[in-house]
Amino acid sequence: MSKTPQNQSASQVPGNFERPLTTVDVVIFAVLDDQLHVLLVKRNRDTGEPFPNRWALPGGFVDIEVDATLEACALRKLKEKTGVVSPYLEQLGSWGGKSRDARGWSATHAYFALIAIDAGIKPVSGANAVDAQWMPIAGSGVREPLAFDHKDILAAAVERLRGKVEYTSLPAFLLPKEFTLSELQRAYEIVLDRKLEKSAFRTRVLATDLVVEVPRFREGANRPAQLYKLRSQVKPVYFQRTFKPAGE
Amino acid sequence: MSKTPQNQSASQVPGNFERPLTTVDVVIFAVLDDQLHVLLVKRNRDTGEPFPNRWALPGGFVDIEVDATLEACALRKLKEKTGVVSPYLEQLGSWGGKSRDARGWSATHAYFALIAIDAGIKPVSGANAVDAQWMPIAGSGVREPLAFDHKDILAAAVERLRGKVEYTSLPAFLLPKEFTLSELQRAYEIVLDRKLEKSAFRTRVLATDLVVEVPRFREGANRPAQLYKLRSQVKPVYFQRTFKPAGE
DNA sequence: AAAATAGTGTCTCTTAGACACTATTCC
DNA sequence: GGAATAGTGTCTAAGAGACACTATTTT
Repeated sequence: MSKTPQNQSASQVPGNFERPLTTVDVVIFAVLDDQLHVLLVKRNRDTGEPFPNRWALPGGFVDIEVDATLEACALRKLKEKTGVVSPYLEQLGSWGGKSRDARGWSATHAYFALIAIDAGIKPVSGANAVDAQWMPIAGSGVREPLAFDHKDILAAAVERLRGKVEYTSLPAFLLPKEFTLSELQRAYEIVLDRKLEKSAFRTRVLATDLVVEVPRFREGANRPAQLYKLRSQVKPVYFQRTFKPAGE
Repeated sequence: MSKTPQNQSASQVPGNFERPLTTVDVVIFAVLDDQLHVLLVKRNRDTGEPFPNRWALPGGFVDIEVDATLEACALRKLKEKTGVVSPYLEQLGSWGGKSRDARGWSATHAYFALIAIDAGIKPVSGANAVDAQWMPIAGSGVREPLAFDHKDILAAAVERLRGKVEYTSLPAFLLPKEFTLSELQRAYEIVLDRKLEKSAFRTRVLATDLVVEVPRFREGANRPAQLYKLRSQVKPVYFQRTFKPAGE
């Protein structure tokens, strides 16, 4: 209490070793079979590490030799697992405390990513399936028990995603570069887990300049559908919110 | 690249010392003189630490002997500086990298807090003024240069606050327990830095059940005003958003 | 009565949702 | 023509903003 905030923990100055463990975990979402999925990895068994054989979010210790920043670390882990290099990536939050990891006081920096499953994605079937797998989201998590506090982290990610979908263009990042408005609507419906009204959806999407037409159509056993792409591949669009300015 | 995520950094397993420095910083907002302010502290000079004599956000190293969780650490720092024990406290995000602190790879967990300036607040005037001070927010920061990447953190906090004000009850946490609707509107206007229309504001606030009447009035040189309190002192209210469900 | 702020009522305009309608392709 | 999905038009209801109005206190 009498220490000043500037140096209240002498235990952490360089040369002393009582620093928390620092990890990064990534919640990677994708749509498969018309369902929202999250990528999980299976932890090793019999290596003396906590939670052997349990499913966990992909992640691990920050490597201070390799990772220039936390975000770079998250991108590295994402790329290692999926091959994706430019996903939608957003910081989710951090979880830290003395009891979340038996090895000591630890803090994890959690990110969440949205990717589209297409030709470029590293498959996780076959030989890989034993240690990495896409799991369907049920409610605010998955059926399997998870290591550490990853259940909380996943629930926070699902909640964040669902919340933001209400007023942003996030589901577009779950689709390939070009998509139809029906496909976009379907992505919204999958994330929100409820149906949306077609007319209102299209009006709103087109009104916000979220997408631009490309001169191509999706062909099928019916009327071809106009293809669109995101106006910006990087930044999500925020729909108009409330409390408009008032006159003086 | 060939290491697995589960143990890709052997440098961090207990017994080895290459762990990032871990800090917590708190962006504490309050309204003074009808203006939004943030609490800053002045860093020591001539102690060999980085950024001597610079203004910085209150914070510092996690003390793994004292702090059970990151949030507990943030609450401790807030209490030390202001005396406030039950503020509105929200995690803002984390900033980490190899070059933000000359002492080594470091990661900070940033929180933001909203408090009401009233009788219980530790004064920072007089003798304290040299090392802690309320600074007015101008634009998305303060006029003074800040230590580390605290300018970025503060800007993110201001942006988060302004963004959330559009659709939540956050400004209520900048007021004392009991307040009038005019005072609440003023708090919104201060944070948003623009005027709001009285009738629409009142309709909306009352429609959301954000506040409940208390059987008292604010007396003045005019018609007394009904006093209200928050329905919940802890959780903010989220106003209705868009994309309502559609029929099947 | 004047000043000052609290609080309400009414009108308009925008937008979302409901829902039915038209359009264009394949078979 | 029928099936299937794309895409549009119209009506209604709710809510925000503009703005003027009434209400209640002190001086």
